[in-house]
Amino acid sequence: MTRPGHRVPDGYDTSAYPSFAVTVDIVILTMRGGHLHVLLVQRGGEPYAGMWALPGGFKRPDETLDQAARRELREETGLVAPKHLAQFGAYGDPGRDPRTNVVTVAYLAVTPDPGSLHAGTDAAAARFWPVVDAVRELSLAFDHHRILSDAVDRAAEQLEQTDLATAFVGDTFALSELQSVYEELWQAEIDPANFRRSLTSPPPSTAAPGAYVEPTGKRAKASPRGGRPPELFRAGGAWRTQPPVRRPRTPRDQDRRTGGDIPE
Amino acid sequence: MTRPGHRVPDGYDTSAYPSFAVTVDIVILTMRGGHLHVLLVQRGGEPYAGMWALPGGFKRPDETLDQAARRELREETGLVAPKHLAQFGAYGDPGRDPRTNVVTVAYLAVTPDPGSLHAGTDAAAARFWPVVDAVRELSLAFDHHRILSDAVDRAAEQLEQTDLATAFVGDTFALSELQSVYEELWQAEIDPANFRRSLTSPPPSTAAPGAYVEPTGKRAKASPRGGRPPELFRAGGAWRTQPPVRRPRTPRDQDRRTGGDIPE
DNA sequence: TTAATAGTGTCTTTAAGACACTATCAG
DNA sequence: CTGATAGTGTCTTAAAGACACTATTAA
Repeated sequence: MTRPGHRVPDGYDTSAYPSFAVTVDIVILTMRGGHLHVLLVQRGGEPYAGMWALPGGFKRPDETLDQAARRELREETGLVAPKHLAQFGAYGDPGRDPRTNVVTVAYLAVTPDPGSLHAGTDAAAARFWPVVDAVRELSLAFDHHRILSDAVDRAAEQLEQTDLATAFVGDTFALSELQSVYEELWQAEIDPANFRRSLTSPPPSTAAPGAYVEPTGKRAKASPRGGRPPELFRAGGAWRTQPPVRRPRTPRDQDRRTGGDIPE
Repeated sequence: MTRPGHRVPDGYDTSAYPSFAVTVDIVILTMRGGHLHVLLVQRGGEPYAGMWALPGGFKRPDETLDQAARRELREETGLVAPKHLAQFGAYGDPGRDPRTNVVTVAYLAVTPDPGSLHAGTDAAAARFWPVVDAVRELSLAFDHHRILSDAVDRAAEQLEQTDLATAFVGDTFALSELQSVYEELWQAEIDPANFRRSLTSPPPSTAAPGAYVEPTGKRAKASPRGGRPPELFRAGGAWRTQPPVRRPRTPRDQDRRTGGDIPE
C-alpha cells in the first residue's frame, strides 16, 4: 500500500493521491423474543434524511479502526461492552455517498438484549428492528442494506466456527436460549436432545481446556406458560479448539456465497 | 456511515471531516515446490526504500475496491486472472504510514504457480518468497508483516469452508497436489487414502450438484524420480454445499484466534 | 388433570482415522 | 530388481440424527 512514487501507473499523478473520508459503520445484533434484531438509527440531516441507517461515524486520524468503532458504538447507542466486536468488510463503491468519496469499514457487534438503550442516546432516533423486517421492508440509507445482509451472513458463518453464539446470551443462560440463536441465524431446527449432548459432552478427545458450557447449579424461573425451569450454564473454555455445533447443509443452501470468487 | 452533521460527537467539527488516502494491498499466494509462497515487491522510494512490501496502490474515486485490487494486481505483477481474489481486512492504525493518514484494504489473491511474472512488471523488483521466510526472516515495510500473517491465517481457515484449495492448482490436477495445499497451509499430515475418499466419494446425501472432483481420464507424467503417473481431476461443483476436508484440531491449536473478541 | 418446557437414554447412520495391501512408473 | 509415487479395500472409532421416554413447572 501507500507508496506514492513507486511504480506509478501510467498517466496517474503520484504527487496528489485522491482523498477520502473514512467511516466505521456498526451492525449491532441481538436476540429479542427469539428473533434476531438489529439496531438502526434514524437520520437527521441530508442525505437520506429521515431514513433508517446503521450507526457509525468518521474515523479520526489518531485512533485505530477498532477504537473508532468502539467510540461510535458508545456515542450513538450508549453500549460500552458488546460481547463481540469485529471488523467484517470495507465498502468503497463510487457514489455510495452522494456528497464525497467515502470508504466505510463495517463492524459486527453482538450483545445480549440490553433492554432499553443507555444514556447519551437519542432514544427516539434509535431502536432495534427485527432483521427480517429491516432486510425485507425497510429501505436503508446508503448501501446499508448490503452491509446488513453481509453482516448477518457473516454472523451465521461464525456461529459454526467461533464462540459467537455465546455473545448473544447473558453470562448465564439456558441451553434453549443458546439453541434459539443457532436456529434463528441458520433458519433450521435443531433437536434439543442432540444439541444438549453436543454442548455438554466433552469436546473431541484431543482438546484440553474445559467444556463448552459449565453448569452453575442454578435454575432460571419457569416460563409464564409453565414448564420445567431450566438449568443455567456458563460458557466454558472449549470453543476455540472446536465449536460444538455444525450447520445443517440443505440442498437449497447452494446460493450461500462464501467469499469472493472471481466472477469472470 | 458517512453523515457529517448527524448526531455529532461533542467538540468535534462536523463540517471538516478528516481526510485519508485509501490504498489496496494484495497478498498473492501460490504453491511452489510444495511450499507456500507470497509475491513481494521491493520498494523504490521512501519511506522504507529498498525493503520488501506487498504490491498495492491507491484506490481511485471512480473505481470500486475490488476494481482497484484487480488493477493494482495487473499493474504491479502482470497477473490478470487469479483464481481467487477477495477482501479480508482493513488496516488503519495511526502512523502506519509515516507520511500521511492511510487506510488500506487488504486482499487475498490465490493463483496456480505462474512461473515467471508477466509483462509490464519490473521483474527485478518482484519475486515470490517462501511464506515461512517472509514471515520469519524478512522485515517488511509498513504493517505488511501483520497483513501477511492475517492473510495466511485467513487462507488456512477458508480451506475448510470454501473451494479455496482448488485456486492453488491448475484446471486439472493430481490429488496429491491438492493434498499438499492442505498439508502446507494446515501444517499437518493427511492420510492420502482418506483424503482421496473424501474427495472422490459423493458429498453428503442431501447435496445435489456433482462431486468435489471429476476424473478427466488423463494422467500426468510420472515424477522424475519414478512412481505411478497420477490421474488428473477437474474441480467439481460440490464445494459450495459442504467442503470435503476438515481441519485436524490439535491440542496446541488453542492459540489460533478466530476473530475479534473483546479484549477487555 | 393438561399443556408446556426441560432433560435422559438408546439405537442407527455416517463420517473419519488407521493401516494393510496392490499398481505402475524410473532407473 | 529397488525405490518411489499412486490407488484400493477394510476394520474401527467417533460424531451426529432420530426418537421414545421421563421430569417439573403453571394454570
